[in-house]
Amino acid sequence: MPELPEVEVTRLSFADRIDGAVVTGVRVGKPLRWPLGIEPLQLTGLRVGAVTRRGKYLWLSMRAGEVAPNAVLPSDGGLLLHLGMSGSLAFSPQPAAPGVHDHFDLATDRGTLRLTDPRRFGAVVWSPTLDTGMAGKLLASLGLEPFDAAFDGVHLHAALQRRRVAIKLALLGGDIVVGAGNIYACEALFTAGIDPRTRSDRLSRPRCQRLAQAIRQTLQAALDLGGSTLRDFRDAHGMAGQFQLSARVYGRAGQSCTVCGTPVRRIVQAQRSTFFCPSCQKR
DNA sequence: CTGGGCTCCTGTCAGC
DNA sequence: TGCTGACAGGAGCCCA
Repeated sequence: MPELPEVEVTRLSFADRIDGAVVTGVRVGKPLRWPLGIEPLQLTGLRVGAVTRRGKYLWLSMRAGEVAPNAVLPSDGGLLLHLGMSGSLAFSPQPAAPGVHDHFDLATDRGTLRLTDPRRFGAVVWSPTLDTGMAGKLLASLGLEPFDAAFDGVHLHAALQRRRVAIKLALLGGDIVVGAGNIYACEALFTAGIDPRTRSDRLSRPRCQRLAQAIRQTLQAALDLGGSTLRDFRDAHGMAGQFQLSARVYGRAGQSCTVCGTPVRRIVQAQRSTFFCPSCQKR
């Protein structure tokens, strides 16, 4: 499910409401991708601060301090969350009884943040800071944020020159630019008119300029539509996204290209589906 | 160092 | 209706 737009839409849907809340309890379900990295009881009494995003990760900063000076607390830190393929977060004042796919509850005095994740590729991990511990390790190799001013055609071109994988895979890797997963990589390459099989080091500077622009444009359009809901994505209010309705190639194999009418093709790259228009997108 | 392939896990859907 | 295989929004890890 969740690429940058879904993660950001999720963040915006609960960040304000949880900011300042005090943790009253934690429930863990089945194991997620990595262990929590802290005794759940130790989170009780911490105060939740800002919720930020890096790539497809969310960071819930948490502070000890004035709230429960006598409790057994770790030093300040936070929870790094990842939604994996099938995860979603809900924040509700009166949560229902946990279902079979609800694997993490952070109960606070303002409501409960719940991770639902059938496939359990998601993660919730304690880390002292974003730069150290498990978070530091996981975020270390991430590329630029697509909306960072430093991410432009020049930067993209330089980075792609150092690689020789297919451009689609270079985008999915996340070490050049973060946030575009399978849907948005396909859509951005369509918008930029680039064949997803093109070797990354064969793209000219102007085409990289167009691609950088297309990535931002695609992600922004998805943000504006609340992300994509193919099956189970919901924001923390339970709202579905709408971008999938305006996808031009993703999931449209065999259907006519909206620009030229040529049937959209599906191929497999690195065991993942790629959709593209063989006429509009060139090597 | 780079690139390719495998893996984690569960649910859904198409085809027989 | 029931079974089987393909496929699904991610990304770390191992190997050549």
